[in-house]
Amino acid sequence: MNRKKREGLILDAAIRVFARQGYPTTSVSEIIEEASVARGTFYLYFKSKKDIFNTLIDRFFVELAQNVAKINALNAPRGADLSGVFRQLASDFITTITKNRLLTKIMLVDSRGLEGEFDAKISQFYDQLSRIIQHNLDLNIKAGLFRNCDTGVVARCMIGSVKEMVASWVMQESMEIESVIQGLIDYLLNGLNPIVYAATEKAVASEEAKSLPRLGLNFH
Amino acid sequence: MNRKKREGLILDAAIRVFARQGYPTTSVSEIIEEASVARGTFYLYFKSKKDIFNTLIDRFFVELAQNVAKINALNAPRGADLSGVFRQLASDFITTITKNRLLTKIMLVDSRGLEGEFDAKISQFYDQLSRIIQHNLDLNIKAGLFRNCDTGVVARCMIGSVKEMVASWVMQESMEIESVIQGLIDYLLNGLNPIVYAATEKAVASEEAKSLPRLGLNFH
Amino acid sequence: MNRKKREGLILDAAIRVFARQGYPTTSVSEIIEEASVARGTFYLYFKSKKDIFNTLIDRFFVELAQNVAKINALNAPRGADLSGVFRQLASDFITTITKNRLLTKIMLVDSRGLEGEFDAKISQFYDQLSRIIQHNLDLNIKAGLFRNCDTGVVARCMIGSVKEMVASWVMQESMEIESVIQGLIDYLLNGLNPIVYAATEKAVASEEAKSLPRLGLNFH
Amino acid sequence: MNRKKREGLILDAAIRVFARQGYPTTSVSEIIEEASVARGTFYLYFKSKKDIFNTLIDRFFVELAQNVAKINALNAPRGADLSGVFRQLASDFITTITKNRLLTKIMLVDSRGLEGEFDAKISQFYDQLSRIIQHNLDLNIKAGLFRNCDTGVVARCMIGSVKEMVASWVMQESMEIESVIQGLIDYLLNGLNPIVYAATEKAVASEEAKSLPRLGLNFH
DNA sequence: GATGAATGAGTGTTCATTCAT
DNA sequence: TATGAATGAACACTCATTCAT
Repeated sequence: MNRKKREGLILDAAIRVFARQGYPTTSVSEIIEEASVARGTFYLYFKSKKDIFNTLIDRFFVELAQNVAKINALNAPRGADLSGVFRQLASDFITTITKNRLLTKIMLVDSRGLEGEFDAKISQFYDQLSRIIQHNLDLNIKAGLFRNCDTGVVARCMIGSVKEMVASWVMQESMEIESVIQGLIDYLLNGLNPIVYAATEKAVASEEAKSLPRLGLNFH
Repeated sequence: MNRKKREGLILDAAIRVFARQGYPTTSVSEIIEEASVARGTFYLYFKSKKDIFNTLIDRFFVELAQNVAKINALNAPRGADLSGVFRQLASDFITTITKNRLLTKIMLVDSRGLEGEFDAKISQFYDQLSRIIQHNLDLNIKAGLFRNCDTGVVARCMIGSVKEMVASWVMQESMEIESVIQGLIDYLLNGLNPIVYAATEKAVASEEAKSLPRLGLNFH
Repeated sequence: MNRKKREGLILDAAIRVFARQGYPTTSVSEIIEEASVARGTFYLYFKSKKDIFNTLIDRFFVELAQNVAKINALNAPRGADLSGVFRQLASDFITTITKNRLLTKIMLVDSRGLEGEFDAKISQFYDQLSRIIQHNLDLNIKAGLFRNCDTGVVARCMIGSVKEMVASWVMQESMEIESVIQGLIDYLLNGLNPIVYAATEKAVASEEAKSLPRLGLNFH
Repeated sequence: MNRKKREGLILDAAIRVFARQGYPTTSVSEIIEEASVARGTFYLYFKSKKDIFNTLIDRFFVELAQNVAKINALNAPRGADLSGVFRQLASDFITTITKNRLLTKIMLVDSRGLEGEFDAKISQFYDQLSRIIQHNLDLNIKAGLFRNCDTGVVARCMIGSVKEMVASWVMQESMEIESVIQGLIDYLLNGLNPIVYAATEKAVASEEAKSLPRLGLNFH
């Protein structure tokens, strides 16, 4: 078995154990047992328990970073119909976290209150994500696609909402994720207040609502 | 120094250390050093490390429970102008978490991935909170105050949004909390989509927006 | 409440707890709770946990010493019929340990393996007892009442036998102690081998056996 | 150094310390210091302080069990001359406890008043031993080899006598054990009372006594 | 490269004893 | 005298990490 393969084997075992028990209550013993490697072997590939957890975080962020990059890409085509792009975005995002369900759980559940080292890394990620979203919101507001709002706050709220929903999903396997995402996006866009449309627009809007594609977004 | 006072002293010290480092990485040694009491003294007041953390959680929940109770009370006066009540609600909530800034941080940051015991307690709290909010949303939708939406999802989103904002606030002391709350409420109610009002209503609405009181809500 | 009375109260409480749990696993907390006195009060009367246990041992030995003294007194009337004296001796002994059942249990059960301090005291007591018994055996052998034997060994055996029986009795309340003592004394005197009497003596002996008084001894 | 060897090294160290101080007052620190191994090493071989003590007890019982098994085997050849068997029995027993002098001390000295777990094990052993001896006595009485007696009591007395002698021996190294055993067996069989033999038998008996082999028994 | 026995600093907790009130 | 809050040394046990094989 070559080096890379064995490292992946240990990493996967670590993911399983961390997801099961959380970082602080997971011991190196449990990881090496799950991975069926010797104690010393573990330290051949990772220089500490912290190290393997950091590697995990990095892996997850590399995956997510691609989704984030796509959000960023939204800046470009202003005035255009963004609905397809958004739909793809959500779809990619779900694919990413579905593929990394256990990692996702670890990130959301163990993401804080660990040693400061991890905290910083994770905070940094969310800050970056927040800034990207905020920038996007600003652009879209300027373009008249979104109404004016405190984009700093809204970006954080969106992250919070998504986190909470993903956390629910990740804890209870049975959740019907697609419909939830749909509800979530509807809410993010429209809020709670009843929308008062001008007579003609109203009909169009309700029509549009019905044809709203799975995982898609309803943009005017 | 009397019994109650010293217990409070140790509790406060524990809050500081837990807020700084999180539950799992905090040792009893650090708490007693922060509190300047002897090892034995700690165990005179709390029967274990778990116990003092549970005491912390309970304290926080007792405070929060009052705010939650008020949310519940909103059911009663349907059709009435709720804006004053909401304003008070937010104000009380801010007062509570401001008074308990470190505790709040602990709850948000250490809330998951601890020993199952705590997890259960905290999950239970959020579930209860979620159900109350959802029930409220349902009532208000029936009353025509809110538009129809997936209230299960929206309740979780609201909690997620609030959590995220509070987390931001709690991590960086400098945040201007009241304006943030204002932005948050505006977003929760109105979402991102630009609202298209009928000609006459539009003027009224923008007028209203200007006079929107601090921490108040904009109800039609 | 006067000094002596309170001391007795604490001592009695200690006896109960020690008998229940043994010396090493009994904490001062348990004693003061049983005695319903404050922590400080305990140390007003006894300077340590060791001290109260030593006091207990001493008390027990003072009581037993009287029985031992009586054994010693047996030296005097040589040639005389000792059966009445022996009977009284056994009776007194039983009375003593019955009155001090809990203390007896402590002495037999906790008697060894404690801190060396106690060990020495208890060993000393048994050594003394052993020497007294041995001396008596020697005298009685010289007087022709007992057959010749290794009195050092026999003295120890007698102590061992009595200990074992008392231990049985003290652990299980239900034992029929008097018949047991009878069996014990019969064995101590006659051993296992079938006794081959001269024809005439045989009849006498079996006659005697039948009339053997409760707790009494069968001496020729 | 291989695994088994080091385990034995720690066990031996533990035996020395337990024999010196008794179980409750012996700390793991003392054992590891005596064994010159690190704290963690101890727990590599034994999962707790209780565990190593239990291992000790079990080891001792396995050795003793063989002796006990031989007692049991005595049932078979009834009516036969048992003296050789008994002699071997005593010899084996002495060999066993001589080889395990410190263990023997621990068993006799720490045998009661420990945590219930050990108590149960040890009580069970003595109960079993007692039952075996009693059963043997009953058989031998039926066979006319022993005189009639309260075998329940006598079995316990024999155990008590042996315990006491072994305790004496184990505490003071200088004891001449073989002659002691001889005296003990003589006493167990013949008691204190002078045996009155018929004229002819008397001579035979005294003759036999002279030729009594070391550790042997005098059977008719 | 792979192993797993060995390590020891660290943990949470107990409890005999002291001492200010 | 009587109290009980305070103490801190000691305990049994864990576990991330090292290193000789």
